[in-house]
Amino acid sequence: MSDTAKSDTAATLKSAVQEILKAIDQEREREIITRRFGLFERRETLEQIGELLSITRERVRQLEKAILIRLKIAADEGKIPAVHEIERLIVRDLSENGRVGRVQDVATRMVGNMPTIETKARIAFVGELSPKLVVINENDNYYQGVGIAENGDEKKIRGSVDEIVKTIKKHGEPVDIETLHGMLNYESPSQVRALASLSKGLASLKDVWGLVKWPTVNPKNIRDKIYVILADNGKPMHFSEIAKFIKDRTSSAKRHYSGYS
DNA sequence: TAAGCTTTGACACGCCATAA
DNA sequence: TTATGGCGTGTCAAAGCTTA
Repeated sequence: MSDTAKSDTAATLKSAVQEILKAIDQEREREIITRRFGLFERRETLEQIGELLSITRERVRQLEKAILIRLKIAADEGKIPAVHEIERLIVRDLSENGRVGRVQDVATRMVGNMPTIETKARIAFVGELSPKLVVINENDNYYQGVGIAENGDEKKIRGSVDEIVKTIKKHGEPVDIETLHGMLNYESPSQVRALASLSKGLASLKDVWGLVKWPTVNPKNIRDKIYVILADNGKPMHFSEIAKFIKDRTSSAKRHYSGYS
């Protein structure tokens, strides 16, 4: 997708969300949805919105639930064309990229690098309303994601992600996506990649996947990075050797620069 | 008086700081 | 690293209030 097209998509997304909000009659209810999802500014808690509207957080929750049910029904009946317009864009993207994905990744593909928080919120919002989509809510273990509903609900997707994590753990070392696909039962490597990308417990380097705590796929310090570079050049070195290498170079540098002080 | 609106109180869960 | 407690947040069931 060209930069111009991506910029158009961002604008389309914004105006579609404005159209959807027009389907809500009461100003108070629009305020709740806008603020809860963070559609035009940062997300707010039930408590914060309740304070603003002078009602309890529980009442905000009840209203939010009721509004979403009404919007979902209206969208399902085809009364909110804007939902379907964005739904088509998201479904097309997911169909080409493993049928599920992190909202961050979907947004990046749709509107370009560094999508705004609002853009991601708008994608998740449409995902909530669309009968063809399912939203995976973020928590400790999973990133916020969106998937094609016919492939399974949120619970099933979380189960698939868990299965991939378990498989990698059992394997005991980083594994490339093709091999990982061969160890599992999914239609394509891209689907395995898409599911794996939802896990906060996994990381990848050049499409080799492993646990986030494994430095070979998630190098955190200079020692890890040197290891990865050497391994990449066919010169694997033990961590203890790298530590000695860094120590020697540091002492040598200190001796060298002490002459200038 | 029934239906819809709103509050209340209790509970669960996750996050974070702190101590051991 | 693990256990603990406080806090913020979301959820539920039940009850009170308002309105037509």
